[in-house]
Amino acid sequence: MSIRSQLLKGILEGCILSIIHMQPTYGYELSMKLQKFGLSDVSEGSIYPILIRLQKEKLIIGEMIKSEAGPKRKYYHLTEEGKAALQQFIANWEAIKQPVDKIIDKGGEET
Amino acid sequence: MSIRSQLLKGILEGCILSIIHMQPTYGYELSMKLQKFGLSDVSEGSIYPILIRLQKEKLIIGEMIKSEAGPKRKYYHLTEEGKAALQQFIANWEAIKQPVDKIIDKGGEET
DNA sequence: TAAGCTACTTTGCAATGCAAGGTAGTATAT
DNA sequence: ATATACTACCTTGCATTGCAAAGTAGCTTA
Repeated sequence: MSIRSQLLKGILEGCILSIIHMQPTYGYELSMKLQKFGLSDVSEGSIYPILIRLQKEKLIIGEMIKSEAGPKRKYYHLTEEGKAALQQFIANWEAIKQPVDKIIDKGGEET
Repeated sequence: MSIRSQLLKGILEGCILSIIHMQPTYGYELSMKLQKFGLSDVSEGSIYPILIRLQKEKLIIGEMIKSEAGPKRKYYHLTEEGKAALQQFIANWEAIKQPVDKIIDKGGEET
């Protein structure tokens, strides 16, 4: 397990909600979008379980749609609950980011 | 378990390294410093296990020192390995923060 | 003597990312 | 036709980590 994995805990879920909020997205596409954004080592083994969980929690809804080229795709979109959860995630993220930045700014100087 | 807990995973360890890097610190003091920085709900049950782990990994060294008032305190300071680990953490943190900010900036707009 | 603070420690649980492996449809090349 | 590669989905089991809860013990003050 990579060091980064631990940092991603709790973050991935919010990122996935956010990407789906931009536009309905299917799992495989998600992994490529995350890569483009710079979260390069996120595998499908991380993504699909999260999608299933989010759907159980009724934050997203998935629909199988035929693809013109290739296997069928399960497009997900946010529910109203999902939108609320996304806003909550963003608030939590900001509430963590600021203290952490302050802490590493003071303690992380090179010696 | 609070929602924030998940976001803290992997982050707390780096923050603790960073605070100890500013100045040798003991466990109880750490919990108060984290509070002041804004990580308010971090309990001792989170901190001491991390300190023990960091010492096992030889990133920090603890020394019991008599207190003028109250029980003895175990002051921790960073090893060279610990300083390297801190720099590594900061790099990982930056590498996560930027993509996440980009993602929630685009997907997190209110509707 | 009691109460309250300081300070450290341990146990066991819950949540989550991920490696690894699997299934199957489609497209392209040989 | 057959093989290869890509698309796309799903599942199992593990390792890590934060934390609630509970405990131990010294010091200070009333």
